[in-house]
Amino acid sequence: MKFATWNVNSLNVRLGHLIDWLRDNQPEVVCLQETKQEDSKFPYDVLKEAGYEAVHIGQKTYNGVAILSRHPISNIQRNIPDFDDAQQRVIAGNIGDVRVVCAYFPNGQAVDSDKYHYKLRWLLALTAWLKTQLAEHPKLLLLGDYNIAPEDLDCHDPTAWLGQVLVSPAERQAFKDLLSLGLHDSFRLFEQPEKSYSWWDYRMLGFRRNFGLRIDHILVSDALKADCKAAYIDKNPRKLERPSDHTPVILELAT
DNA sequence: ATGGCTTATTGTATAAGA
Repeated sequence: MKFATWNVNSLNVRLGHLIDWLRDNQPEVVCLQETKQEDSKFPYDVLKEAGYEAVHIGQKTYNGVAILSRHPISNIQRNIPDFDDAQQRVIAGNIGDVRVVCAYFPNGQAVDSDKYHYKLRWLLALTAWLKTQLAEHPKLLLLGDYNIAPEDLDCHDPTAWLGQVLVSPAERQAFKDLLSLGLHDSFRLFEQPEKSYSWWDYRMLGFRRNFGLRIDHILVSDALKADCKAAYIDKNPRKLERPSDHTPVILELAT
């Protein structure tokens, strides 16, 4: 089974790219972030024609997450329980015997800003909730735009980025705290090309110069680790006209 | 150089992203 995550930076603008990508890659499950639309605008019908059912939670202008699946989605959870949040960043559901959690982590703007502290609070709430989710659903995947580059090798220029948001020590510690729940960075279970990234700035020819960060991830629980067959980043959609600044990250499971 | 692009908004500039 092929699972993917992709921050589309407006599903309205990127629907064509998404439909083409689904046709060419035939994933079973795709998690989307930054749909940037209310549920009434979500293209359920177009996705149905492409062979996918979908669950979504969105809002105008910002945020918004969705799970697309070729198989039925059940036990759907929208947002983190007991965490009061106007921003629509989390959706989860069961697909087969796998719990799929799709998340758009806060950006954090700048270290020590209000948004940064919101990001750290949000990370604490997510981690606490996932601990209970893992107890309930040992086979769990956490897919999304984490807005955290976990290690220096996930950053094109660690010196220039030193201490900045997305790589700051507190954010990286929060990522490690997620791993401590019994999760694994599926991308690093396999040999990877050097300088592998999932996001490149639109400015300064970021993609052409490979000035990127690896901030989109798929974490797998202990119970699924042995089923991981392959993990990779598909840079092709980033080469299209009017691309998202993120590109899809994929995990293949044996089951 | 706190910029460079891109997106959405009851817009004609601003906010936010990363």
